[in-house]
Amino acid sequence: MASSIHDLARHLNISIGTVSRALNGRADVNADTRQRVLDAAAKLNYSPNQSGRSLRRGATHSIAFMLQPHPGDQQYGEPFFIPFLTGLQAKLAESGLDLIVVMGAPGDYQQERLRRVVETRRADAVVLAWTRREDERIDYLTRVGFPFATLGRSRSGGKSYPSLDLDFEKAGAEAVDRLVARGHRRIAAIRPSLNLNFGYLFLAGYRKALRRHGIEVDPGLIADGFINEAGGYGVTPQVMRSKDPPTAIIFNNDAMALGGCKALAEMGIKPGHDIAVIVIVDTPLCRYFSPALTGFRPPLEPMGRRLAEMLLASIPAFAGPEGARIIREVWPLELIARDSD
Amino acid sequence: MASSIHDLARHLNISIGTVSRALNGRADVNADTRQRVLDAAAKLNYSPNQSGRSLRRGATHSIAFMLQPHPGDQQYGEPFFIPFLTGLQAKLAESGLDLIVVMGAPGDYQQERLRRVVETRRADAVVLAWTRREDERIDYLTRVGFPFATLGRSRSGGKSYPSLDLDFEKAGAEAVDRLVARGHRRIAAIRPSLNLNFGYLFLAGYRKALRRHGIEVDPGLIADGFINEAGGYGVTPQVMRSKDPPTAIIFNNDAMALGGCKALAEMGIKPGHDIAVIVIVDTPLCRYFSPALTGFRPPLEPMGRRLAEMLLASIPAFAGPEGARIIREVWPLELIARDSD
DNA sequence: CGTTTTTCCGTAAACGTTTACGAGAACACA
DNA sequence: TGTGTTCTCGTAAACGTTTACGGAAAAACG
Repeated sequence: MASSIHDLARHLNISIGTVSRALNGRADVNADTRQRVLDAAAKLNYSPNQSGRSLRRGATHSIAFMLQPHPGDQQYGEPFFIPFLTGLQAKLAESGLDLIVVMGAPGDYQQERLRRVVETRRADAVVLAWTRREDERIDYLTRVGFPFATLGRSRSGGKSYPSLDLDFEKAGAEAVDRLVARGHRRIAAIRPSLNLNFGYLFLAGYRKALRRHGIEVDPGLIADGFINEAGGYGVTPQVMRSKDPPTAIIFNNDAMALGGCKALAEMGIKPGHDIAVIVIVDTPLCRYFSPALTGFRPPLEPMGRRLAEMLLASIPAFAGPEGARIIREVWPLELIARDSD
Repeated sequence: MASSIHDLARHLNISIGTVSRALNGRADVNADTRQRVLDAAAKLNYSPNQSGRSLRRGATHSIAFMLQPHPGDQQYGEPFFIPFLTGLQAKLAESGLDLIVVMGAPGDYQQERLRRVVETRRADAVVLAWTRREDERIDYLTRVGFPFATLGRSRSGGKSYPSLDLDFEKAGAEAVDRLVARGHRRIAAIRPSLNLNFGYLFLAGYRKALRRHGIEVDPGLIADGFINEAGGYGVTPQVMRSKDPPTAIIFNNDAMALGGCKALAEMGIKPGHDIAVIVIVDTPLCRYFSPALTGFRPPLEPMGRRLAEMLLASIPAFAGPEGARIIREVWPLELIARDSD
């Protein structure tokens, strides 16, 4: 059924060594025989057995991305990742690498699955997302010396790995600036629980900007919830029930904003009219919601491509002649003004 | 760095054969030595090299799911799949199988990536989604005899593979019934372009129900668009500009409904008030939208688990003593009545 | 005690690659 | 003609497993 290198060799009456060399484009093979091998490979529909190749090479030539459903009800998570993965996969494919996405079980935060990928040597490197402020996955990977890169920063692991992040701190501050310029003084911030780093960064920017404007930070206007619709829905009434309610809310996430707007609607409060709403991470949902939500758009597909480059550059085996180097980048978020603030 | 079976053997002063047999739980190994091997494995942090194992066994013990971004602008696609994959992965893990998700490039409809997975023997079977009415992927897989299962039906490939689908036809009819019972006669249907089978099935149910109620099917009330927000946004005005506009719209998809509602809002038409809206595939988006959209909820996580079972049952190597059998199921969709109709 | 059976383990081949090594042939050069 | 170089290819080992086979030791049985 599946043709191997032996089949080719037998078919052409040459040795398997020569076939392999021809296929791999090595110099010490006659141009004529190489062509015959290539032709035969096409004819017999040969393609190399990954297991055999990986075993011999000691490398799988594939990169794993850990996709993690979050705990909470109804996990419809992360449309966010699709364009990122598209970019990642496109760039990896250019270097002949495969991208595989590994699903974790909800809740265990990937530790078990990550160990499995690393220990069974299923991939040569891994890409992590949803970085936390202190991230045990990063600790683990640095400890065992497994190559990886992260979408998002963390305090764990020092500067030993490539990372690409968005400037949530600046976005948080910019959102506050914008709202203050429009006359708001009571501004709420709603972010995901779990100590996801982007929630932390966002809040840092929010706080800093408020102080800069001479506005006291009111803990009653800051709330955490699950990073989904239910979370936003559940937590928004909390801040609205403050004795001096906010006139504006910044949501960290589109799903939380959707849930929050639902809660507001049920309280008879109209976003964009009775209250200003800004979303930090914009998605098509924000654009097509009514009112269209002002937000900061992440260039996800380019980010995927870039992180692939950065990861490859950090691995000696894949880095070009200039040698391995660790690159860390923080990209700006661009505000898309719409109708909700 | 990575310890192999040879390391264990050397460490314990026994042969690698015995180590392997002990690890794999074979009968012909002394209980005492087995325990010693297990202890040593834990101590040396041994875990088997996947490539070596796959090469020898001729099986990878992993299942691939093809995740495909659709063509169109901004691909944020498919929160839909996360809970499905969660269920799939959970069930596969129970049998010691790994789930890997393979990303395709947008546009090529997976053919290239699929071939790659199959030919390099990266997985023992594959799970397909977004089945089309005539599906070249299914033709290909049946032709080469590679095991697979599909989420969704297709006319391709006969009954040679397990499939699990939702009863979109019945849902389409039920939506029409419900709207007619509420006095509607002009009912539009908006579904994805591409010949995705669920769009076809939905429309079949819609047509049948209309006829049953003695309502003529008006082609001007049926429209296709990209299966995302932009698609719904673009196509909804078309049906509304009909000389006898609809009083109700059934959307095939939540993202299309979101875009459609945006278009309606811009025309000054309020869903749930001026026009009835029903969504066939419900997601949290529908629940938290204002007005909350009536829709049919798919039990995604159980579907993932079930399809895993069905796939395993169809593969001789994995099927139990009762032998391989092909199971095909169509599950009902449950209507969740909300405020939009 | 002799024979048979059982228990346990070592040996070695095999899975499909890649690659270091060496050798034969052709060629160049003196 | 002798020596050295270049081209091209075959041989065989290696990657980490699993497993068929056989054999030694122990146990069972008469």
